[in-house]
Amino acid sequence: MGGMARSRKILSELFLARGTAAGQPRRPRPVVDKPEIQALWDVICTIPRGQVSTYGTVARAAGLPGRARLAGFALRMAPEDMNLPWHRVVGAGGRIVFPKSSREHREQAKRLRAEGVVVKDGRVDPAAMQ
DNA sequence: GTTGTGACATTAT
DNA sequence: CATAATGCCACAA
Repeated sequence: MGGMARSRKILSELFLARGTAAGQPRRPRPVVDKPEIQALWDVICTIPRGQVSTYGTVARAAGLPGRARLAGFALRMAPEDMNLPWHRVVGAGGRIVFPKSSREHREQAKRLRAEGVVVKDGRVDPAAMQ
């Protein structure tokens, strides 16, 4: 099973049961049902090991040009169990967006280095960014 | 309804 | 290099 199909399967297991039951009051649609979020997650799934992409690039690849913030939102909303390669998404110019001393920043740098990406001073080597 | 915030980007200064 | 202005828009309050 490919990454995309796997993510969809996991998502359906996690969220489909959460949908509005018949006769129940309307509630906001889970983000997983929103095609934009799905598209973003799918794109992120395809970023290969040892490579990074940016929020803006991910958004464009998902057919959502100019919506980098939504890529960040999609990552924030992604369930842990989905195991998205979140660390492969960085800000414009290869900058790790988390505050320098934050746990997330250290974790992202650690994960990237673990797959061979050079990270120096909160920036990934441009060579890793297509 | 409005406002503020945010895992952002781009362009201009 | 930095900072500001602008676009973007989902969400919470």
